[in-house]
Amino acid sequence: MTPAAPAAAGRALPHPARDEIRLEGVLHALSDPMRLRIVRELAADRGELSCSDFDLPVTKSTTTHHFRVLRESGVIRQTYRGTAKMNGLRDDDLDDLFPGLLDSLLAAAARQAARLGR
Amino acid sequence: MTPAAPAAAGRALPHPARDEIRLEGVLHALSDPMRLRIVRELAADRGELSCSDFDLPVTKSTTTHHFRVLRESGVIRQTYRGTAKMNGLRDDDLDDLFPGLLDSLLAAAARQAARLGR
DNA sequence: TCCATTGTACGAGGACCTTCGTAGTTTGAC
DNA sequence: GTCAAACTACGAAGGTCCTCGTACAATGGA
Repeated sequence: MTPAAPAAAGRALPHPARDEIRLEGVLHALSDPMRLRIVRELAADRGELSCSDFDLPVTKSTTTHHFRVLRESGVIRQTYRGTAKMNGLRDDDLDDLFPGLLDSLLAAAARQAARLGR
Repeated sequence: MTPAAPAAAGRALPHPARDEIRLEGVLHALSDPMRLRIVRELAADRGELSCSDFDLPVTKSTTTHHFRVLRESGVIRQTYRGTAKMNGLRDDDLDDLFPGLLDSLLAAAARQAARLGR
């Protein structure tokens, strides 16, 4: 009880509309090593992963923070499924706004990971 | 007189070697609107521009700061020519490290500039 | 109902970033 | 030698960012 406000199906999460996604915001989101790593795993696993599927060297609080930055910049989409929160790349929106950019970024990240020792 | 250290032809500026350029650093450098603008003009004018060729809405101090961030991240190359400091994209190094990335980024920036009112 | 799982909110610490003003350095021209 | 032009160095103010710890909320199952 005490739905307080929206309720409906589960909890709602604020996502920017496609038109509101800014290149600068996307670049800033991906300029952090932890977030770039998250996005790479998300692209590799090609589908939805829960936050706890990631084994990041930071606390849960920090993990939540990074996922929120990625969501608010328009890089990922988050939805609740039970107690879990599923994450997926917004590749459809990004490809529409900036064709080829996401692929170039992922390729660049993969190349750098291969060049350095993973 | 009193060359103190290197001297040689004019003043030397510290640039990262190609192998030292990091994707995260490049993305961070380009995530600032002022710097993205500088890089776009540099790519459009296809050649070397002096710092004073830009008409940025910030002071000279701030302009110097942004050019340094771009240089230290490996995005541009800076050389002195008389009292002027010439700036050029390091597209050769960037294309070698991350093939196609710079073009994708410039295309994305152009697309966003066209979508919004310039 | 009780509980374990999953993730959030809030605040704090410390680092970094953007911007500015002022004073100084280097260069080329007169 | 003197001077203007172009840029730098330094320090400061104000903001943002990343990280954490602790306490809390929502869900699904025993």
